[in-house]
Amino acid sequence: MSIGYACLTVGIPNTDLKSVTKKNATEERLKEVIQHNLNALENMIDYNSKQNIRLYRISSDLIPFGSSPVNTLNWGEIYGEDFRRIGKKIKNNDLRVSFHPGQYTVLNSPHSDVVERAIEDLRYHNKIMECMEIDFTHKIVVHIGGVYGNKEEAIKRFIQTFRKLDQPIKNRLIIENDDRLYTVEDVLGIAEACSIPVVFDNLHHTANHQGDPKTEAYWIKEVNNTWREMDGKQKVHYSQQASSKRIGAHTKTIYIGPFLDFYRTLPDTSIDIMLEVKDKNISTIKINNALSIDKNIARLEKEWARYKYAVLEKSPENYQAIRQLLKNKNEYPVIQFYQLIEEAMDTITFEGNAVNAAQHVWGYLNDGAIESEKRAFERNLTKYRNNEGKLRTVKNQLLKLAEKQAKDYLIQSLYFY
DNA sequence: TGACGTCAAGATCCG
DNA sequence: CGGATCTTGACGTCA
Repeated sequence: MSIGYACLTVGIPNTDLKSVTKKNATEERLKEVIQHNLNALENMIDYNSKQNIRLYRISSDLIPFGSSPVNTLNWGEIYGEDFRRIGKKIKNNDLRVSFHPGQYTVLNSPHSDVVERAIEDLRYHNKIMECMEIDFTHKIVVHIGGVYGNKEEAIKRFIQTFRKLDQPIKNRLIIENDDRLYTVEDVLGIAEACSIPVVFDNLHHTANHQGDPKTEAYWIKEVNNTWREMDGKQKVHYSQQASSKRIGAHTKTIYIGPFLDFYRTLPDTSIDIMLEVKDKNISTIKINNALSIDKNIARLEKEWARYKYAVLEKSPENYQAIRQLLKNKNEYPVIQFYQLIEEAMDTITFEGNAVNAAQHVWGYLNDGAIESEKRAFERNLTKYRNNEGKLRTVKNQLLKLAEKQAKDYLIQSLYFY
């Protein structure tokens, strides 16, 4: 089984993607941004390999206007070497990547121009994978599209359009249930007509199952039949409902308890699970640690180094509790560890705790700071205390100083994000 | 016409 | 002038 995340990393240097607006999309600017983004992608691939994160969704924004006439560059050739090098890393490290064009790529629209653009968009995504020379286990996930007042006709149009697609795209395309229009049952029917795999999304299913009483595990087993040898392992999307938010809104982090409850119901635990969550790689590492066969506490200590100041800011009590928890080096208390972190992060910030944590971090930077930086820190902190300034300002200054003083230990800290 | 989702660019404000 | 904060962009469908 592989656990993965989508598009962006949290807290990893040099992995940000740039974009260009239409009116500034000159060849020169596009070239700069594409080169920058490929570099960022390569850094993310390197990071994933190193962290043993084997599943990753590449952002559709990799090439700005990649499927639009606005971008006239022959980017496949210009950056051919970069693509092949990244592709090699993906293959050599046994990573599985995917794409997920958004809600604006609609194959079943009654408007032919919309469909044409959607097909161009699939060609764009497929072209990147071909440039990387990676096989058909690396997938492109789409939703079915709109209903337009007649679902039966809309489904027919999807199937007809699918039949016209280029063969390599047919080999990569997989389809997912959505949260409003197409249930997993609808998608299964379409998948059978097209002979392509289905991605089950648990939260979409919760939002859109029209009274269907069957369990998530049932549907995961059911859609497993759509995955053939050439498609690779079955893949599902997993996220959790944010309490007190709109149905379908997902949580900031994957809570370890509910995830393990879900995991235990799986008919086959060798499938790939894409986490759809705000904190991205953070949750992925959490789940990998929860499922790891290697139950060495060093894994948790490494995590603690990144979390500790963020926890200290929210809850000194949980900070102390985690320190106690990690004392016995023969244990692997992964669940309690993350639950204490989750509980702390869900606490509202108390000013005194935040000031304490900021001063704690400052303790590592004080000696290397010049007078004006010291004064700036005191000023920012006093302002925050008097409700005249934001905690964000204090943290941004601390991060800047950590970077200036090359305190890698601090730069990696989740305290800043 | 706004909401949906997403996140960086662009614009503007502040000291 | 730099940094912080806000608004816009880019896409299609639905209510």
